[in-house]
Amino acid sequence: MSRKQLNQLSRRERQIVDILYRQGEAAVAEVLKAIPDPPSYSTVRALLAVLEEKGYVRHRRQGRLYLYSPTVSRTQASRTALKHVVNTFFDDSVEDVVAALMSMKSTQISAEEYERLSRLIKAGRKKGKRR
Amino acid sequence: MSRKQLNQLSRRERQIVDILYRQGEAAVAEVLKAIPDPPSYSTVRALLAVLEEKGYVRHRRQGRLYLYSPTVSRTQASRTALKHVVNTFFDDSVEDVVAALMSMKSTQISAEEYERLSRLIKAGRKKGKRR
DNA sequence: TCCTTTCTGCTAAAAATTTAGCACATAGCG
DNA sequence: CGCTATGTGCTAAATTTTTAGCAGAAAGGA
Repeated sequence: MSRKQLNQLSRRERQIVDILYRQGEAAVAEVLKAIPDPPSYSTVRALLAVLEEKGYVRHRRQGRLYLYSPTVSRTQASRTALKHVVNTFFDDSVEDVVAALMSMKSTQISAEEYERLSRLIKAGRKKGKRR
Repeated sequence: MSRKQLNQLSRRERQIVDILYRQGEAAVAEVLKAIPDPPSYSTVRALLAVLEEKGYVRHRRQGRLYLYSPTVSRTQASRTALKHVVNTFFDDSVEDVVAALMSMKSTQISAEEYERLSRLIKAGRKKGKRR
C-alpha cells in the first residue's frame, strides 16, 4: 500500500474530479452536464466507478441518485495543485505567482481587496507559524 | 483548425511537458532523468515525437542531440495553469489563493519580500491596465 | 581501424483508458 | 394499471496511450 503518485489520473478522470472539486458534490447527470466535450451518461458512470475504486471519490445515496464527492479535502488538494503550478511554472517563487495573479485580474482591485491582501501578506510576515 | 482543448494531454505527456517547462529545453536523456517513475529511453523518445506531432513541443538539433522545448511560452502556459487552479480550487478568488500561498510558506517571509509583495498588490490597485 | 556507446528512425505489441449497450429496478404520470 | 423516464449493475469492445526492440549512423577511445 505504498503511496502512489497522486496526480496519476487519466484525462477524463482528471476532468471529472476537477468538476467534483468545483461543485463539491454532484450526481452523474450533473457531472455530465459540466463536461464540455461530453461522452455518454454510461461512460461518466463508468469513470466515476473507476475513480471510486481507485479511492479518489466516494458516493452517497440520495433517493435513487448517487451523489459523488472527492475523498481528499478540497483544501488539501488545492495545496497540492497550487504547489505543482508554482513549482512548474514559477520556479517556486511566490512573488512571481502574486505578480501573475495581479496581472491576470482584468479590472484593478478594489480598495477593500487591497486592504485584505495587505493584511494577508503582513500576517505572513509577522507571525509565520504562530497559531 | 478549430482550437482543441489545450490540456488534453495524457498522463505521461503532461509529465514530460511539465519537465520541459521546468527546464526550458532538454535532451531526451535529461527528460528521462527527470521522470520519477521512468520508462525506457525509447519510450520517452516516442512520447516526445507524439507531442511534437501534436504541436506541443518542438526540437532543434545540437550536434547529434535533439533538444526539446515547449511551443507555447512559459508565461502563457503558466497563466492557463494558474487560472485553472484558481477556478477549480479557489472559486476564482485571488484573495484565497494569496492566503494559501502565504500559509504554504514554511518560513515567514522576509521584510524585503514583504516590501515587494506590498508593492505588487499596490500596483495592481493603482494602475490596473495602465501601460 | 575497430569496438563500444549513444544517438535517432521506425515498427509493433502490451496495457490502460474511454466508450457504448443491454438488463433490470423504481418512480411518476395519464 | 401500463408506459415512459431515469437510475444503477455489469460486460464487452474501440481507441488511445504507453511501452519496448531492432536497425543504422556517428562519435570517440584503445
